[in-house]
Amino acid sequence: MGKEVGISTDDDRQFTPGLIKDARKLVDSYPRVPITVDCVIFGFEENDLKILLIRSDLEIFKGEWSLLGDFAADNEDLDEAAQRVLQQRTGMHDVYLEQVKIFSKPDRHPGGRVLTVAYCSLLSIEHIKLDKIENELHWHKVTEIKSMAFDHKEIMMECYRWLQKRIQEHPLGFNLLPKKFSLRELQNLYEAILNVKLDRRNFRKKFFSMDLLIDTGEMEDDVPHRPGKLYEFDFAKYENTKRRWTGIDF
Amino acid sequence: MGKEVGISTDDDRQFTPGLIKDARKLVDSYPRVPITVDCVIFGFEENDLKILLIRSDLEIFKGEWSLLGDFAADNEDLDEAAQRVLQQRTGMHDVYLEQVKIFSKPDRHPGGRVLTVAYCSLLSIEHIKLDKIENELHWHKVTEIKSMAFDHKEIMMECYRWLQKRIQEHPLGFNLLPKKFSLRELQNLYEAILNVKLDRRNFRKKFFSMDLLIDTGEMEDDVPHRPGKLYEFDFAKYENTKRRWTGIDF
DNA sequence: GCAAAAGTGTTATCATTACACCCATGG
DNA sequence: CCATGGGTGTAATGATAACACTTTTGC
Repeated sequence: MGKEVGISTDDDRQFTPGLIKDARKLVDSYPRVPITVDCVIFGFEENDLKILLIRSDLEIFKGEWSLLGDFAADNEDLDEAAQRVLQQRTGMHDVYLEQVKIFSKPDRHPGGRVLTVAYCSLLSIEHIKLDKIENELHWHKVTEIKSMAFDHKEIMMECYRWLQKRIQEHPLGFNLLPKKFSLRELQNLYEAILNVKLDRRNFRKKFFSMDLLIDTGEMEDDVPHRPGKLYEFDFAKYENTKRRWTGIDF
Repeated sequence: MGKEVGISTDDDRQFTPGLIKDARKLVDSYPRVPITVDCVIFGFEENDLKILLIRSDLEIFKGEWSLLGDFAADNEDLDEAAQRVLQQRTGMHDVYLEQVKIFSKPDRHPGGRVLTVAYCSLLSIEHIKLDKIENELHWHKVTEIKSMAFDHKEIMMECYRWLQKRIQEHPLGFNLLPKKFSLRELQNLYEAILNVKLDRRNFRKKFFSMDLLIDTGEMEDDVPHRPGKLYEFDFAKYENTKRRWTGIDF
């Protein structure tokens, strides 16, 4: 390879056979498309996984629910666009947010070709005041959503599957819970998201053996049974100890 | 929720307060950006993970290597655009291809804002005739690539990490090998991609216990040592038996 | 016959599963 | 005192990791 590099670089310097000088002109010749971001915002409340939706404001989707989205502004990074949408709708910033997938079917939008990038966000419902009650913004149980505007049902399902997988590999769940939570709440969260029943003792053993839960010394309050301890997740310790995994499994 | 739906739908039907009738007009008001696809095409040859690159044809990146990309044509689904790029450059179609991530930093392209969607592709090098030797199209060892045009190094590394993770969870590796392969080749592949040494006996045990390798009855040929058996991967059986995994691990 | 890699089993350790009783609280 | 869920341990099973010698081929 070294040899090829040498030769061709020397040749090119003399003749620059077909090199393009004006990058801007090149880019100007590309077709352009509108691009939006859509946020799938998950929350957890009363043992149900929920998602934040508004009514679509398109006549053609009248009555249908829609993800929170907006087009990307000029020169706006898409991650920032997604953060902006979240901020505008929920007042939250610095929220857990991750890019999931771009959806590009040419006919996915009735107004013409629009690409959209799906972002997944997790937030603790109780911390949020939905001060903007525009378009009936509110939480819906994931399991009860029947149809949505555009291809938003498909986008939501893709993000839901993404969440199911991610939560088993990374400590995302804590973003959905209050800062202090009981082990029962944590288990309910996993059971709701994964749609399985888990053994309570094994679940506790698993989490305690990770040694990433900090006992706050506080207890649950206002529960009609023996109160449980409240824990915090030790994000700092997790960052320092996360391990490299090599195991073939399929 | 049922109640709210009923009320607001009724109201809307009467007044349609702010509903947008002309979706096309709405979309026309969105800003538009050029969008490209870039293919990170992995191959495996002589125990090295390789990637297919060309010379950048931009003056500003003279001498630098570039991923294979092209802008998305009007009304072209991005998955199809990526397939098209692959087809045009390698002559292959129906190749393993998966969307990885969209890159959207406003300054990632010197000619102005261009978004790009990274696609990861895996193919068996020996099956390919690179009939188009334009722009010095050829294979490079992943470990030896120092710098690239645009943000392509970052894109490549993102796809490499993606591959390292995916190959442990899904039988992607077989796309990088010839149809018939020895267990040693398979292990070399895993070792090259994951950058680890694996125990030969445990590796064999693991794969045999999956019971997804078909003994072809054939043997290696032209090797300067005892020849190994050749196997095929049983894709059909895999599709029928892949299992649902529930294990919390982070 | 020598070099090089193929092929092959056992043991120890660790993680996962299944499972049942007493305890603390609110009502 | 009753209902509800909190809190706890053990035994069986299955997966993973470590480790060495014999066999087959080309040269």
